[in-house]
Amino acid sequence: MNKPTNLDVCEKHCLHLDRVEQVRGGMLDDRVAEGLAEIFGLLGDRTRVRILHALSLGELCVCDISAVLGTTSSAVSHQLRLLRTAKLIKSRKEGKNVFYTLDDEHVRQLFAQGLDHVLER
Amino acid sequence: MNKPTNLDVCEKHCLHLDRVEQVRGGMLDDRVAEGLAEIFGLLGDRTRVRILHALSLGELCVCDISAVLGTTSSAVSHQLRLLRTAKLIKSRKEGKNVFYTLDDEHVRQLFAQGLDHVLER
DNA sequence: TATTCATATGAACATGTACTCACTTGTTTG
DNA sequence: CAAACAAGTGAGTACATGTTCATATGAATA
Repeated sequence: MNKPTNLDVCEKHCLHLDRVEQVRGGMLDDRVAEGLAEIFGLLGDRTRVRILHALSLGELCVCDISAVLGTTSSAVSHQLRLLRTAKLIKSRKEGKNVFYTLDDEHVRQLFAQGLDHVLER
Repeated sequence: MNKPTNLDVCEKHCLHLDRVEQVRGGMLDDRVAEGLAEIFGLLGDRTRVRILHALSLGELCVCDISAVLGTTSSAVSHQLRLLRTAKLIKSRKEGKNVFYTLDDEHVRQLFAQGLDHVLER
């Protein structure tokens, strides 16, 4: 039936219907696209980038991280929660302190690749 | 002199002063951290992820992209501008149409690595 | 030339988000 | 037990950002 999908745009005038069909077939699953955006979004913040990089240099407690970054431990704690929820970091409790480490080899690689991009331009 | 930097937090009670010093020495340059956050932030949006993935499958004009995504060409155009400014994509004009392609091998790799992460979890 | 169309863009609006502040929790230590 | 402290959290706020809408621009076509 070719029931019109939600394409009020360029439905009749679009140039490459064949190409569009082909690309549409190869498109990412919506959940995957969402997941990608999520992980990249988490890396897309200056504070979180610095936290992750600091942790890539070694295990640190919240207090240490905030000292390294020069921000409040509250702000750091909020960001750590996001990273922890996304399983990018993991925590270890020791007395009053909670120590964080990277929990994802992918992230380390993404980080390295991102650095490549930034440094080579 | 050890002039106190802007550390109102944990200045006295922080556990691992040695570790903090060490990590602080290895920290990223601020511009680099900013650049990293910028590139990742650009990838951290569902619409842009889908645009980039569509372009990874082949050259497309604005109209085609909006058809594939099912969004307005205006919204797409706005996002394309961001990606173009960041040199992640490049454009080629042909008559009334403007065709876009990926302009960065790094991005292709980042994308693949991000996919790994999302799919393997 | 007038019209149609693809693309771009600015303003307005709505939503998301990162920080601060106040407070709580749980642990150590005096 | 009480005080001190590290860490977590909810509310509020300021700012960033993605979309829509209206419009502009520039090219093809009637």
